[in-house]
Amino acid sequence: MDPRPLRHFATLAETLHFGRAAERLGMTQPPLSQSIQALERRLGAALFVRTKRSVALTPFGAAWLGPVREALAALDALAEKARRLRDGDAGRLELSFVSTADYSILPALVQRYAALHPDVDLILTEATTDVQIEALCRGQGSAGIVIPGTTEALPPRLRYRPLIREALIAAIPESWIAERRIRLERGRLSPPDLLAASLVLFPRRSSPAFHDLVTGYVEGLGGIIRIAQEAIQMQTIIALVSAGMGIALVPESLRHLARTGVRYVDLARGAPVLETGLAWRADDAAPTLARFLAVVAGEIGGAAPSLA
Amino acid sequence: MDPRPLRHFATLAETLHFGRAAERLGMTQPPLSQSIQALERRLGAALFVRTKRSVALTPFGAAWLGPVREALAALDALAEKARRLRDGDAGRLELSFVSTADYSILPALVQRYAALHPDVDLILTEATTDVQIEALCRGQGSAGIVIPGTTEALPPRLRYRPLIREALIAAIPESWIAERRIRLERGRLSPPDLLAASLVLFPRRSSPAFHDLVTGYVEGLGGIIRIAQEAIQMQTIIALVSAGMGIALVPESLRHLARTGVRYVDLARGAPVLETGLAWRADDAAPTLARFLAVVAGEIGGAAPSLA
DNA sequence: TAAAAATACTCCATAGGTATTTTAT
DNA sequence: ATAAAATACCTATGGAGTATTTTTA
Repeated sequence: MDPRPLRHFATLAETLHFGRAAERLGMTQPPLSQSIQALERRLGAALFVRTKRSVALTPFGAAWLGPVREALAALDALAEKARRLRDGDAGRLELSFVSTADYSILPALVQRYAALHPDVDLILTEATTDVQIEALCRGQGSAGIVIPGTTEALPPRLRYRPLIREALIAAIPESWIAERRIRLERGRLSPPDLLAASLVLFPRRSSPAFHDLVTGYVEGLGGIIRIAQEAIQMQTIIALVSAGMGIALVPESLRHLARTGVRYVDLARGAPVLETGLAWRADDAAPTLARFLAVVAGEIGGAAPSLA
Repeated sequence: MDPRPLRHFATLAETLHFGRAAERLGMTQPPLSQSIQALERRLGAALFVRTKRSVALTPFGAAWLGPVREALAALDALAEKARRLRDGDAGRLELSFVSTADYSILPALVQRYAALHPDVDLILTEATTDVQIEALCRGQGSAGIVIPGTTEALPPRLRYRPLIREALIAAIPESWIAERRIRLERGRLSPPDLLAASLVLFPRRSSPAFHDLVTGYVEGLGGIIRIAQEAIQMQTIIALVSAGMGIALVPESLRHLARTGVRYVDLARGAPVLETGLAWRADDAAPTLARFLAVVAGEIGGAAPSLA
């Protein structure tokens, strides 16, 4: 169905005057008459009654006008929709992230992006680094906030950009302080106390870099790793600390996660630093991703506080 | 926005092969290539990536495909919609009716019409004859089930067709029988008892024909009209009878309206006959009306039981 | 008789066709 | 060497233009 006669019909239905309708359509009257006639012939029914110097819609024409207008509006909306999709103002962005990002970079990043692109469907999924890398390589998701390995490089399909570098602090059970199992030195955790404790931490396979950072630090102090319990989400790790199962070394932004029974303290010396960054497919041409990367780079949407 | 390139795009998105897409579109490959190129140029972004003997959608193309398909579907649906509107299989029919029709002709008529035309929006409104005639003459509504005047003719703008002729019966209060104010003769109401009672009936202005039929009958028996109460809906009239306010003469189909405290009895002699029929505008070209008239005429939808 | 729609024809823009080249495996 | 897309060029359909006639208030 050619939309031109439909536009002729819709316009004539508004003016009810061939001459003025033709003018509004940017054409002359005769072809408009012919177009309407041809349309009526195709439909097998009259759309207008021409009578006594006046033009009026038939009941049939009046009933058809609504659907015709809707179809034309849908057609016209396509150009604008394309513009928005092309410019990343509409579409879909699937962002995965490690649970630690919940307390540092994620909220501000999402807020900033969503404010600039309110019509983009932003899908947020929490996942461990290994799961995210795996998914991105399979072509799933748009980008992931990960803790990259220091030794193993990322797959070549992926690009990476650092977001934030944070010192680790210790999350220790309040009860241990009350029971004098831990004596803080000027509010800091001393190496002997750390080495005496067992640890709550991520399993190595889920986040090798984080795991290695923690164990490397403890071993560097001359200690032996004793794992009290593993868990793959920060909330769970802190919950286990509050239950007195062990000490956890966590990014300092975790201080935003207050919990009864847990005290956050600095490490006494040479706290290790954890890097969190964004990974995405090098060949991903999605405009929403490009705009997200622009937001991440702080190019738009104001300053990028606390980015590396 | 010309829908032809959009169809090219949608089809190519399915086949991901210029040659086969062109074949399915009933054209040759080169103009398809050009059409897609022109479309991409207009949009300012690539819809497909042509690489290594294969064609794939870009994220932009994939995101745009949905809206394009919807718009094309809306456009394609117009032809079928027009066909249905033209043939009266879709659209709107506004049918008004006097309250007595609720108990006789209306339910079967509506059921039969709706079964044949399930997609027509059927708007039912109860109204008195005078209100219906007035509305139809103003161009409102499609048709009305009315009780036509015997003396005054319908306005020339309207057409009329009889639907049903019914004898009147009497609706009398049960209490009057218990109190011996009424003695039935072989289950019928005798003239003296009728003349002794006051009546519950329609006001003359709402339904002159019905009013005149009742009063003419009573006066023909040598009685004087005493009006206990007027009401414009049959349900109300019967409710007033049940309250012992008077006798009402009603179409025999009202027996379908059983109500405690009300007894329906035949009239002893020469019961008057009430005609109910359908009125519509002679110049109304709505296809839904034409189909409704066909149903009324019993031409389609099986036999037309109890039509005049 | 004047205003508006219909008819008759003319023209040209462009969608699509054919022939051919380029490209990548 | 072959399959597939791009390029080059051509054709003709039909949408819109101009001129004119018909209709009716």
